Amino acid sequence: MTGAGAREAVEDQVFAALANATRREVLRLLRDGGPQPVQALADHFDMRRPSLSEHLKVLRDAGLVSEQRSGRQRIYRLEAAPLAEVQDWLHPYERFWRERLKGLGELLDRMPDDGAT
Amino acid sequence: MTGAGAREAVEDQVFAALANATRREVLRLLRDGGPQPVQALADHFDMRRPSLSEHLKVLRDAGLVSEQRSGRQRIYRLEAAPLAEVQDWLHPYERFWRERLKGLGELLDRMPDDGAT
DNA sequence: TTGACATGTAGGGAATCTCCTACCTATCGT
DNA sequence: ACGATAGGTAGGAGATTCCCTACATGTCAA
Repeated sequence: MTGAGAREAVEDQVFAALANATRREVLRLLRDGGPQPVQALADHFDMRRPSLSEHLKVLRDAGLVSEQRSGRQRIYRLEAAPLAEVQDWLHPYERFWRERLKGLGELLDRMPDDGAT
Repeated sequence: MTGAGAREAVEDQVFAALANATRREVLRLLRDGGPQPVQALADHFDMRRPSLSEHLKVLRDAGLVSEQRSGRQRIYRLEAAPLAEVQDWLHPYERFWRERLKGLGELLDRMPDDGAT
């Protein structure tokens, strides 16, 4: 049953992983700086390394990064596929903010009531 | 201080709000069913109404829904603007999954040195 | 082999999340 | 005014998060 419930769980994991500034910053560092060992990432944070290790685990579990061992280092790499799924999730909402930005929805949606301007 | 830190906090709130299947379902219901009172939303969930009320508060605080009172009902409406910001956040990552899907990134990224082909 | 280095894991504490059962407030119909 | 309806708020239990300090594991260098 690789059905609907499974997808929800995956989305939970991805959104939850993104709901943290440190983890988003890790993704940005991997995006802008390319694959890096943990040490290099850790330099950017005011946090003990084991804590960062746990953030990396969250990102790994969400499929947002992968690790590749190289000697005693582990090179982390951005894996953007789950972000593509986030974009897919966003798609059906797109027309709502486009409407809003055109300034049409603002008026149309609020018509039904309100007489005291 | 409406600078960088503030934006991070807002993104935290939005992503955290989205990191829950119930809240994403509320957004979907408002998207597909239009503005609705709490009762109508509650019918879709196997959860006590006060709990749903709290989810609505989280969505309100994240700016993802707005409420408009109408008699003793409160009509909730989807507010998609924060989702537009999520899409903006995604943009810089887009090339990564596009590369990957084309099968190019796989090779390029793993090059020891930055081979500028 | 011994030691230093790079990283993960264990366990714990404070804060937060998510659900619950009361309970409070405001509005409608009679 | 009265009861019923729509919805939020308070307070609490149990799970989870996020940070920490130890400690374990694996690899390189001498």
